[in-house]
Amino acid sequence: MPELAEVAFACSKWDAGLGKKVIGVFTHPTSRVYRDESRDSFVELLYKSTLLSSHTHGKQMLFKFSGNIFIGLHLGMTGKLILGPKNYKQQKHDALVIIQSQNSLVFQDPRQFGRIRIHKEKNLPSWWRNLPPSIIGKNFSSEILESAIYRHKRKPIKALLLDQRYFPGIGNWMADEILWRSMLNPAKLCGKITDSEINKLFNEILFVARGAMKSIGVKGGDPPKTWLFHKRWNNGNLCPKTKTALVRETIGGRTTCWAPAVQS
DNA sequence: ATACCTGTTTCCCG
DNA sequence: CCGGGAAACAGGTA
Repeated sequence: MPELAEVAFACSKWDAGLGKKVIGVFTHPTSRVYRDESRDSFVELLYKSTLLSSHTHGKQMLFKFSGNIFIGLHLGMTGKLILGPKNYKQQKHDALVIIQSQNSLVFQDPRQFGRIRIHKEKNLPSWWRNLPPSIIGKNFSSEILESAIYRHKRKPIKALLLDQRYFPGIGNWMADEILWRSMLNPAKLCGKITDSEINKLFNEILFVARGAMKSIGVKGGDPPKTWLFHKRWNNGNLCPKTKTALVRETIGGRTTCWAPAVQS
């Protein structure tokens, strides 16, 4: 599930725990989401602390607890945040369960591609401080897109859009949505992209990112019904705008859905 | 059974 | 050193 707006919506699921004290912590004994951390530090640091605020940046989440404690969380491919009851019953793939008097805050991740970190210090952790400009923030600019394109002339544009150093939050379906709206062939090498195409691409990045936040980010669920999103998951569908054939093939290492008749 | 998967990191090559 | 691509990570689902 988790790209920009889905991450924002997932993050909001723990909102019920804001201002509430932690009365119990469970950490999965083997899950790979703890590859950077000791499980014990989660129990030691979180117990009796209070969840103060939550934030997202692209696909990254930050939860701030009392006592200068920060949790960083990434959902990977199959991670989920769940709001459970106070007597929530542990599931097989629960990586972290934070129990509060009214609710349980659950991070579940069967494939364990997600990641969780913890940090106790006055200032924000460096893994949060050093994130690139958000694609829905003031500091994102066409210069960022342009310089990325100039730097990676031999890379397909689809692969570039997935690079979180430049476009934090864009994932596989958003990249396809953006390229479809930009009428660009996903396999086109960055070196072949013209200035006017860059301009169009920049505007469509903003359109898709903001449109996703307005729909999915707020309500959960799916983006507007006119989007490519709804046609991309299986073979044989038609382009929502032109009714030409959609194809699905691997480009930039990922399954890509596009309309060859209108994307060049 | 077999293939596929909304993500990232690591390793290898040029 | 850098850029680019494939493999690996692991389990659920069709």
